[in-house]
Amino acid sequence: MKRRNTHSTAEIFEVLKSSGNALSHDMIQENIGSDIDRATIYRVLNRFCEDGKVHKVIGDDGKQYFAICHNCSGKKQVHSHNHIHFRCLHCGKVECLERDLAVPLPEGYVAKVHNLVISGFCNNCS
Amino acid sequence: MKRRNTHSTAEIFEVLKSSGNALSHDMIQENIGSDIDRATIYRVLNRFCEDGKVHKVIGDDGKQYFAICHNCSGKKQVHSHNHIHFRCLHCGKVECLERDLAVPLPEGYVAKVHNLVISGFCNNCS
DNA sequence: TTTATAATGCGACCTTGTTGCGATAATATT
DNA sequence: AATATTATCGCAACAAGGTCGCATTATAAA
Repeated sequence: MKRRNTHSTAEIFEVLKSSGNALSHDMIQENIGSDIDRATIYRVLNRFCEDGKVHKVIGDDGKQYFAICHNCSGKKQVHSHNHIHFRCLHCGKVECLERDLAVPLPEGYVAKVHNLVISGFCNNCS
Repeated sequence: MKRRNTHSTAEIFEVLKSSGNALSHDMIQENIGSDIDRATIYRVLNRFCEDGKVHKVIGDDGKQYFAICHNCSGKKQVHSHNHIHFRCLHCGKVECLERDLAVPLPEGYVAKVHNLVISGFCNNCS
């Protein structure tokens, strides 16, 4: 399963990169010049996740957001991105707060995935 | 909009209470004796949330979980339950970890909703 | 007991995300 | 450069989770 460089792949990655935030599928589709199928976008994003180029968060709106975070690059297959995400209820922006959070769990508990989202109003919208 | 005591209301609250955990719609439907419509269950749960009897978390599976937590009772209209939730990837249990978490946000950011979920394996399943 | 109106059940609907499959195109091979 | 291989794409269909409109039922007050 060797990956191929395709038009879609490059363009989606570019959108994520230049945005700097976590984007949902529809945000990506808006910010993209060409017309890429919804299924393709999801497949590309999931491939990025598998390759550790991107990580995924589920917002409190139930949607998937994908981001290239600084911690991602270099660390392959780290599914546990234990930093907080902030989603603005006004402008919709979802960003990674670069602050790792050590959460102490009770005895016998093993953490695999961190999904930490705080919503509210960002500095531009408050 | 005065609330009424109905069969569904009582039964759903009882299920939540005796479970002690956060339950999704389908978990509630399973644990309930009588047959209550899906839409009704959601409506009851959302009413509970409005009344501050229950709080809602979105899991990293994208599903809504509802729980009566100890912090809830008494504090009406507290939408910001800033404690962590743990979802077991094996048994599916979702529980409130009774440990409030103070998350420092950057300047100008205002938190409204905390949706903090860690998944992994609980003490019974690890 | 009658009345006003919350709450219910049913069905239809929406959104988000996934999957199967034939067509297309990126890479490897000759 | 031409061909073969197969990853990726686009389309359509599907599935799950959740919401909404509306006629009906049932709670609680008069």
